[in-house]
Order: sequence, then structure tokens, then C-alpha cells
Amino acid sequence: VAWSTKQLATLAGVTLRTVRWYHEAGLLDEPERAANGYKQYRIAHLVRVLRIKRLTDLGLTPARIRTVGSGPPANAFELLDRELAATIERLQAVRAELALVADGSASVDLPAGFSTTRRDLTDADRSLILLYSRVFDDEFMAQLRRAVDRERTDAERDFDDLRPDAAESVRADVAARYGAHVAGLAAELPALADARPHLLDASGAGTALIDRAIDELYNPAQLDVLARIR
Amino acid sequence: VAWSTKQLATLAGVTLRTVRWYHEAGLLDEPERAANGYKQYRIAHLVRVLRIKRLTDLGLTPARIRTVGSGPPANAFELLDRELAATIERLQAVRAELALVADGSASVDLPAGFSTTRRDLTDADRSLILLYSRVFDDEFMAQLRRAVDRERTDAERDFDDLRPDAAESVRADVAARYGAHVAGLAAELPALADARPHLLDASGAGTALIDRAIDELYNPAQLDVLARIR
DNA sequence: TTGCTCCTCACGTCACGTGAGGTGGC
DNA sequence: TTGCTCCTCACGTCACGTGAGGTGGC
Repeated sequence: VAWSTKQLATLAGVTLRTVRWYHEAGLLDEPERAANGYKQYRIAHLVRVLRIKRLTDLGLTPARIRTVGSGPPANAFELLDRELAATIERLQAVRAELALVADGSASVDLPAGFSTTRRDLTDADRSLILLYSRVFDDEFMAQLRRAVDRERTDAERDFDDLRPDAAESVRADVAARYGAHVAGLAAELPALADARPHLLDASGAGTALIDRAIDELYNPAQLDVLARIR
Repeated sequence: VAWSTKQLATLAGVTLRTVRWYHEAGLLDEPERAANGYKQYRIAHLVRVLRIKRLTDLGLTPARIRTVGSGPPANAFELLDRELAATIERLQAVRAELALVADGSASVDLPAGFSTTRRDLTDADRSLILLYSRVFDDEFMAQLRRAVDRERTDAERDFDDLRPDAAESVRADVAARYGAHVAGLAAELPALADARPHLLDASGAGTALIDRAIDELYNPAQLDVLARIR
């Protein structure tokens, strides 16, 4: 005339472990025991399990289900609804990002919004841009994005392809042409010319990081070219 | 010239523990150690952490981030996008339910869709309806919903309020009037008259459960009335 | 006796948070 | 010596899943 734990679970459409978890979580009273120690569940327990299940299906945690019993339940549902709305909004933003990634308007190797449709970036460029996003403000990043969004010039290509052991004459040539290219960009995009006002952290850690990154990411010939341009 | 774990974490905008977790999860190579055993992180590690962070912000799990490196990454993002769409849909359905609960068109004590705007239900009624939803199909529940959605009649009220020790004459009177009410409902809502075709499980477990629930939920006088009606 | 069910520990999951306890650097 | 940082265990979180090991019922 009474149900075992397994039977109760089956009737309620949950697992054995779930029923036991409801006991452990203090949501469900333990039933009486038969002489052999077997639990004896009755209608009231089944109804309770079904009610708990209804609430967990709505997304309430056990801790909240306990408070629903005590406090004004409307508040719990209002709070839950606001949280759901926020979660949905966040997931939709992620989906929008994923859509941009799918059609090439964004890349997972780069900060949000950076496109790679116009040019291939070297791994050094990708790394640097990611680091810039931790160091500089949105205005700087917006101007950088515009610079990245252009076709690559021959001067840039030569700089990217520069061999570590490039001869002095080659380095001088690349420095002249790449320097002119950088100067042209700087004239048009002032944040790239003077990045200091765009640092997120005024302590100097940002510039130190970028200097170091450049030092580790570019080869000796490229570093020499950059030094000549400065 | 190299960073400690704490410094790397700060530069990347994550916690110490997160960096260590990336090591444990096999996402991030361990750096070289100084003579004293301190870890020495460099630019490549920072870039790697920032890339991992970008992917986890998009909702990828470490297990998937590992496969993004190997397999075709587009698949991972497509899969993720489908999952996000499904999650959003589920959360929106929950919000719709919550809205119904908020305006009284549904109750958390009852199966989805049951309203309590037209009448107060006794606790026995609420319990029974919840149990019915585990035993009967949607057509039965739809007809039951229509029955519940009506104003309560005097006969129902008298049945609900029947005292356990009600006198014979009172029980006979309630049985006559409540029986007429039930007969009227049955004529209009055929599923309530003959529920057997609407059982989800043909084994007889369903009717046994309901019989037992009625036995535990109603008092002796009410059970006597129900017996007379049958 | 065999096969099935019941019971109670108790570890595993996931992405970390949070000490515990010991050592190095200034 | 003191205060700060670094290191490596290792337990806790949440809602259960999944055995392990022992007993009862037929």
C-alpha cells in the first residue's frame, strides 16, 4: 500500500537519485519506514515531488524553492524573470557575435568586431591587436580597426615578410617605405600617432607591455626597421 | 623580464585560479621555471590566455576549445549557435509561463496552463489535478481545465466543506446534488465521463494511483458521498 | 540458492573559489 | 625579523549520475 523510492520516482517522472537529493536538500520530508528499513512513500510525497519538479522546470533552484514557501513567492518569480531576461539578452549578444564570425566580419583570434575580410593578418599582428585591446581605449581600437580594414600595401607586405637576417640595404629600403606608410596612417588616424591619451591605465604598465610584446613578436630585422622609423 | 602567475592573470583580466585551471585543463602550456621554482610567463602565454578568454566568453567549454584547435572550427560554432538558439527558446517559454503565473492565468501548484482566476481550489483538488496530469493525456486535461475554469456551484461547495463526521441525512443530500452536478459535467465533457481511453499507461497503474489518491485526500464523509454517486 | 530490489555511503562532474601550509625575496 | 609573494595540495560548489558493498524478499 506504500511506494518504494524507485516507485515514487517512476510515478513522478524523476530518477531515484533526484528523490534522494530532494531529501538531502531539505525539500522533501522523509517518509515512515517499514520494519525492514524500506521507505514508505504516500500520496502527499508524490504531490510534493511533482510540485518541486514544476518549480525546478521553471528554473528555480532548491534554495529558492525553500524561500518560496516562506517569503512572498511573487518576489522570487519576479527576480527569476529579470534574471531570465538578462540571460536571454546575453545569449542573443553571443549569437550576434557568432553570426559575425561565421560571415567573416569578426574573428575569434581578434577582439570583438575586428574583421579579416580585407586582408590576412600575420600571427604577430593578431597577437598585438589582442594585446592592444587590453591596454587602449575604445577610440584607439576604433581607429586601429579602420587601419586594419584596408588592403595591405606593398610596404606592409615587405615589412611582414622581412627575413631575420635581411641585409642592411634591404632594411634601409623597407624602413623608408614602411615609415612613409606609417606616417600616412598616423596623419589620418591621430590615435595611432599619439596613443598615450588612449591608455586605459596611466601607470605605464600598458606601454611597457606593448614594448615587450613588440620585442618578442618581431624578428631582429623588423625590430631594426621599427627603430629606424622612430 | 618574465611575469608571475599573478601578473599574467592581472594582465589578462582573469583570476589566478583561472590561469591554473587552464593548465590543468590542458589549454595552456606550462612556462619555464626560474631557479626558485617560480613560473615565468611570456607574451605567448598572455596571448593564449586572451584567446581562451575570448572563446569562453562566447560560451565554449574547455573541451570544445581543445577541439576547435584540431577539427574544423566552423562546426563547433555552428553547433554552439544551435544550442544557444534552443536555450533561448526554452528560457522564453519559461518566461511566458511566469507571465501567466504573474497575472493569475496559471498556478505553480497546478500543471502548466491551469488557471485559478475563476475559483479557489481546495488543496485536495490541486493535488488531484497534478496527479491527473501524470496519468491522463492532453485531451483529458483540456476538458478538465474547462471544468475547473467554471464558477464553483453550491453542490461542489457543500462537497468540499463536508465534515468527516457529517450525518447520514447530510451525506445523502450532498450525494444527490453533487451527483447531479457531476452527471451534468460528464454529459458535456465526455473525457470526464469515461477517462479510460485517455490513460497514458494502459497497465492499470494510473487508475490504481488515482483511486489511492482519492482515498488519501478526501475524508470519510466525502468518500461515502463518492461511493454513493458511483 | 538465484535474481531482483532495497538501503547507505561516497566519489565524479564543471570551472573555478577559497583557504591551508610551506617557502622565497626584500 | 616582518610583510608580501610564490608555490602546491585539496576541499567546496550544484544537482544530481554512477557505482560499491551489504541486506531483504520471493
